[in-house]
Amino acid sequence: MTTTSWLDGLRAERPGLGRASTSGRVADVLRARITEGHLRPGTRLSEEDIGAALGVSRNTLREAFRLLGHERLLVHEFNRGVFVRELTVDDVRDLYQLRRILECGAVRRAAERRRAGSSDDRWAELLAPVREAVEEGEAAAAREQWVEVGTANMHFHQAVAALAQSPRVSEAMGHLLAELRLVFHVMDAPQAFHLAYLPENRTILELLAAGDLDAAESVMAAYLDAAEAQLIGAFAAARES
Amino acid sequence: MTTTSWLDGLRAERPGLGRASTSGRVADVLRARITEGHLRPGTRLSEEDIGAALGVSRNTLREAFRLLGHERLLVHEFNRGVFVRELTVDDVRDLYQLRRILECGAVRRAAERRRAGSSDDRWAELLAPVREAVEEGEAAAAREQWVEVGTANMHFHQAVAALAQSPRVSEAMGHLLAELRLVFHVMDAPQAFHLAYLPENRTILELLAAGDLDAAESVMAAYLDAAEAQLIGAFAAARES
DNA sequence: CATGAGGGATTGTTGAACAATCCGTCAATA
DNA sequence: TATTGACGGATTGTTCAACAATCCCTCATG
Repeated sequence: MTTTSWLDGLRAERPGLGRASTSGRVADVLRARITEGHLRPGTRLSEEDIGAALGVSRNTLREAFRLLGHERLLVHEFNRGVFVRELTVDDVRDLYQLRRILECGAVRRAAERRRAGSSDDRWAELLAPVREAVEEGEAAAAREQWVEVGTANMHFHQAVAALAQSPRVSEAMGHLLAELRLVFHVMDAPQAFHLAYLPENRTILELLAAGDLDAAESVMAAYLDAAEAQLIGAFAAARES
Repeated sequence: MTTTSWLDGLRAERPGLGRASTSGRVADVLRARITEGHLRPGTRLSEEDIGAALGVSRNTLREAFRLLGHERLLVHEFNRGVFVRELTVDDVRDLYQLRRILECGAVRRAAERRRAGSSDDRWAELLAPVREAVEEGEAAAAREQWVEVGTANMHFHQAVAALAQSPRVSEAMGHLLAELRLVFHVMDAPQAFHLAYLPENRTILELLAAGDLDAAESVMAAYLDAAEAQLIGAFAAARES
C-alpha cells in the first residue's frame, strides 16, 4: 500500500516537533507535504494513521485539519474525513481572476501613492523585494536549478502583491499561491512553466522602476491571461489520462 | 436533459444538508453575537463559561474558536485564551485598502468582460443584485429602519464585489465586511454613517447601468476614501474616552 | 519601590469512550 | 442481470476527565 510510504516519511518529521503550538506545527508539516506535492490531491487523511505517525492525539490533529481547511488545502466532508483538495478547472479560473484583481490592484494602488508624491528613494525601497525576486529567479535559471526558479517566481508575485503595503492583501496572496501549488504538480514539467515567464518578470520590474505603471499593469494582466490558459490546457490534458 | 436539471437543482441544496456540525453552529451563534455588537472587542471568551452556557464540550468549542479566529473576529493568544478582536487604526486603513482593491477591481473586471462583448441582458442580470441592494436601502431609509439601512449597505458592497463573478472574491469581501462591523460599533450613530452613503450607492448603480464603468470606479474610490476618513475620525474620538 | 516566589486559575494536550454515519458485502427479489 | 435492502466493520463526531504547562495576581522580602 502506498499510504504507508508517506506515513513513514511523516514519522521522520516527528523529532522536529517540540515547541510552540502542537496543532500549528502539525499543520506546518502537513502544509509542506501538500504544497511540495508529496501528498497528492484527493488523498484521504486518516485521523488515526496520521495521528499515530506524528504522535499527536486525534483532537490536536483535528485542529490542524481545521486550520488547513480554512487555507483551502484540505476539504472536510462531514462524517467522511478530510482530503487533500482537488482543484477543478473552475477553481483555476477563479484563482487567476483573484490574482488579476490582487496583483493588478496592488500595482495600481502603488501607482496612485507614487503619483501622490512619494519620494524616489521610497519608491526604490518599495521595489527592492521585487528586484530581488527577479534576480533570484534569473540566477537560479543560470544555475539550472529549476525548483528554485519556481520559488523565485512565487516570491516575485508575492512581492508585487506587497506593493499594496497591506498585510491582508499579502496574506491573501500567500494563501492563493499555496492553493495554486496544488495544481502545478499536475503538469509534466512545472519547472519549464515558471522558466518561460522570467523575462516577463524582468519586463514588469523595469516598467515599475521607470514609473510606467499603466504599462506594468497591462503586461501583468497579459501575463496572467497567458499563464491561466497554459495551466488550464495542461490541466485538461492531465485530466484525460 | 431533464435529468441533468434535476441533478443541478439537488446539487444546489447540497451545502444546506451537511450543516449538522456542532462546532459550525456554535461559531454561527458567536459570530452573530460579535457582529451585532453584543460581545465587545477585547472581551475574553472563557472556554469553560461559554462551553457551559452553550452546552458543548471544550473541544468542540475550541473548533468554533479556530473558525472565528481564521475569520479574524477572534484573536487567539497562546496559553491566554481567545478575545474578541480589537481593531486598530492601522487595521481600519488596511481594510479600506483591501476594499479599494477588491471592489474597484471587481468593477474593472466586470467592465473588461462587458467590453469583450457580453450581452445587454447578461449585463442587466449581473447588475440585478446591486439594484436590489440599492432599493432595499432606500426603502429601509424611507421606513426609518436604520439597522436595515446598514445591512442593505453591506448587501450593496457585497453585490458589487460579486460583479467579479468569483467565489473567492465574494468570500473575501464577506469576511472583510464582517470584520468591519467590529469597528462600526465604536461610533455613536452607526445608522447615520450608512445613511449618508445611500445616494452614492444609487449614483454608482446608475453609472454601472449606463456602462460608464470608469466613472463608477472612481466614484467608488472616492466613496471609500471618504468613508475611511470618517470612520477613522470617529474611531480616534472613541479612543480618547 | 522594585523584585521574585508562591498559588490559583485557565489553557494545551491527551486518551478513552460512545453514538452517528459511511461504505462495502451479500443475500433476496423482481 | 440488475436493483433493493439489510447487516457489520470501520471511521468520524462529540464528549468527558485528567494532567501538564503557562499565565496572572498577590504578597512577602530586600
